Amino acid sequence: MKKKRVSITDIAKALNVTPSTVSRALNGGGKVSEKKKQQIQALAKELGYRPNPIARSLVENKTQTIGLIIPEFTHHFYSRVLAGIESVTSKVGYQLLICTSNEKKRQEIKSFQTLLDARVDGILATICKKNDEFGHLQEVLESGTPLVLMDRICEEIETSYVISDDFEGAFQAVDFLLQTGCTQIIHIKGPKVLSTSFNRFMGYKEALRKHQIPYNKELIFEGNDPELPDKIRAYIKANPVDGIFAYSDYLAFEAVNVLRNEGISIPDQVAIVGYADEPISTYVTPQLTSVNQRPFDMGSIAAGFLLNQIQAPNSPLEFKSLKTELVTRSSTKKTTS
Amino acid sequence: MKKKRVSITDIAKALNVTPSTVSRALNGGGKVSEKKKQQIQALAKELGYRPNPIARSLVENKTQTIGLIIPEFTHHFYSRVLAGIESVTSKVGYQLLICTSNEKKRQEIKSFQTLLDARVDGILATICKKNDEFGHLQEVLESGTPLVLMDRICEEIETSYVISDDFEGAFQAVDFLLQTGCTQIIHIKGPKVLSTSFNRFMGYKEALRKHQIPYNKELIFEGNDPELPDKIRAYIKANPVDGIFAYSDYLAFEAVNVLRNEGISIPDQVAIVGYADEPISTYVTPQLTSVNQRPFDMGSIAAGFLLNQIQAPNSPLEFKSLKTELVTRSSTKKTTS
DNA sequence: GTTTTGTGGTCAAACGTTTGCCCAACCCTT
DNA sequence: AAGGGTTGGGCAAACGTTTGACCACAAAAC
Repeated sequence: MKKKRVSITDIAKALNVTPSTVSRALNGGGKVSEKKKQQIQALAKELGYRPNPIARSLVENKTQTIGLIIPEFTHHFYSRVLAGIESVTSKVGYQLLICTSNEKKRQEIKSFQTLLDARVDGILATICKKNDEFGHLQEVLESGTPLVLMDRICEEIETSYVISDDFEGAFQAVDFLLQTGCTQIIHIKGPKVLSTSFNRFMGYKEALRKHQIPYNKELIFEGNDPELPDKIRAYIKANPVDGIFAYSDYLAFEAVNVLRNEGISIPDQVAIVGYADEPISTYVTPQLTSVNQRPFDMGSIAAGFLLNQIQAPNSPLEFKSLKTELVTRSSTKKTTS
Repeated sequence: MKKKRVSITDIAKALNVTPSTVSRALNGGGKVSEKKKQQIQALAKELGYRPNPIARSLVENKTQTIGLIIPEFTHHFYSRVLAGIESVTSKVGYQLLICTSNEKKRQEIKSFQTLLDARVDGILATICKKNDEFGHLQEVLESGTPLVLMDRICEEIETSYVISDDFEGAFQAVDFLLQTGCTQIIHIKGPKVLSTSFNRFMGYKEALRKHQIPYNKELIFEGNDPELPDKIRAYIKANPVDGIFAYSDYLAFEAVNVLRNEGISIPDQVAIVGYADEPISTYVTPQLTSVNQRPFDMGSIAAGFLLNQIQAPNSPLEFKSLKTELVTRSSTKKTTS
C-alpha cells in the first residue's frame, strides 16, 4: 500500500502556522521571517518533504510534462531521437510521457488524445507514414498545446518542425562517390510513399548534374523488390558499374552481399554508400560509408523548439532542416584531392 | 496559450445540477435518474468534455502512470523491452513516464527520485551495471511503490523481477554447436562486471560437460581486449578450432571478420554463434546464428507483474527467468540428427 | 394515518498546492 | 499623538474531481 507522503499542511500543523506560510517559506515567496523560514525548511528536510506535483499542476494548469509520439521504438533512428529529447528535457526538469503509433493512424490519433487528456504542456511527434488527413493535429493546435513535428512533416498544418535534409544527404553521398572517381553509380531507391525516397533520389540526380554525368535510369533499382539482389547481379555482370548509393544501410548490405558473391572487390571495383549510419556499419566488412542523419540532434533541437513555445506561447514557429554528415569508411575509396 | 477545457462544474452549471450529480452520471455511480443521466452525457459529449486526470489523481491518490528507468535508449535490447512494456500498459490505460540512467549511478538515483516525486503507481527498472549500494531501491520499497526489476537483479533487495536465463541460453548455443559436430569451441567472454558474462560462461562449460568434452581454458578469450582479433587469429592458426560462441553478436562479427580474412569458411570449417539476435544478424554474410533473449516478452511480463502488484498490493512477489530461443542461421551447420 | 423503504439529488469535505487579500503589530515620521 | 509605511502571517478561494453523509419526497407497507 502506498505510504502517505508528508504534505505542506503536515508541516504547517507541526509548526503551528498555516499552509500558505509553509508554501512561501519553501518557494521563497517572501513575507516570512528568516527565523520561521529556517525552521520550516529544516523540518521539511527532516521529514523528507517533497512537493506534490499533482496538486501543483492542478492550480498552475501545467504539468511539467511533455508528450512524445513516435512510430516505433525498435528502430535505431528513433532511439537516438528519443535520447536527444531526453537529454534536454531532463536538464530542465520536464517529464517525458511516451506513446507509440506503431505506424498506425488509429493508434496515432489515440495517442494524441491520450496526451491531450493528460494535459501535457507540449507534444513532440513523428507522424506515421500513411497520413492523408490531419484533423487530429488540427485539434492539438486548437487546444493550444504546442506541437513540434520531427522527421516527417505535413504541409497542411502550421507547426514548428525539425527534419533531415535528405536531398543534401544524398547529394553529399553521390558527390563523394563521384569525387573518388566513380561514374557509373547505381541508386537503390526507398519506399515510394515516403518523401525521403524522392528527396534522396533528387539529391542523387543533382550530384550527377554537378559532375556532368548523364542520368541513366537503368541504374535505378527499387529497394523493396524481393528480386533486388538478382537484378543487381544481372545488371552488374552485363554493364560497367563502379559505385552504389543505397537508400538505407540495410539495402547497402544486400548489395554488399551480391558483390561479395560475385567476387567483386569493395571499394576498388565498386564503392558503396548507405544511409542512416546504423551502428552495424562499423561491424560489417568492409565498414560501410554512410550518411548520418544526426537523429540525436534532431531530438534535442525539436525539444528545444518545444520548450521555447511552452515558455513563450506566442513566439513564432521555428523550423530546422538538419544538415547530414557523410561518414566515410572502407566501403568507399579515398577522395583523390 | 492553453485553452481552458470544459469541466464537470461547467456542465453542472449549464444543467443546473451539482458537480456531484454530473460526476455520478458520467461514472455510473448510480443515484441519478435515467433522464438526467442522458441529458448530462449528451451535453458532455457535445462540449467535448474529457475528465481531468490531474484532479482525479489528487483525490484518488493514484496516477495511472508507471515509471520506467533503463540504462540506455540506444540499444536494440532495451527498445524491444520498451515496446513490450508499452504493448501491455497502453492496453490497460496506463501512461508511461520514462527516464534513463545512461548507466550512471547518480542519474539512476535521480531518476528514481523523479518518478517517486511524480507519484507514479509503480516502477519498472533495469539498474545500471555498477551497482554496489541499493539504498535508493530500498527507499522505493519503503515508499510502498511497487517495483519490478528487469534483466539485472540485485539480491539484497526483495522485488519481483524478470531476467533472461543466460546460463540456459549459452547452454543451448554451445550444445547446438556440439550437436553439429564441433568439439573445439572458442568462447569470447563479456565484461567481467556483469553477471550475464559469468552465467553464459557457465552455460558454455555445462554444455561441454554434457558432451564430455574437456574444458580447455586456452579457448577462452576476453571480449573487451582491443587485441582480440589478433589473438584469435594467432590461436586459430596454431590450433584446431571448429566453433565459436561469442558473448554478443558484435563480438561474433569481429570473429567473423578474422575468419574471413584468413580464408576460413563459415560454417564448414568454423561455426559461429552470437548472442542477443540483433536485427543485423540477418543482414550480414553469413547470416548469424544467435540466441534470442525475447526482450519484448521480458518487457510485457514485467509490466504484467507490476500491474498485478499495483492492483493487489499485498500479493506475493513474482519472478521469471525467461527461456531463450536459439535462432539458427547460416553461420552454423545443420544438426546431424 | 403513521412508519418504512426507496429514489434522486444536494452539500460539503477532501486531495495538496498557490496566491490575492486582509489584518495586526511594530517602527518611523511628523 | 496621529498618521503612514513596513513586515509577518493568516484566511480563504481556487484548481477539478470523488464520495460519504444527509435530505426531501413519494410510494409502499403496516
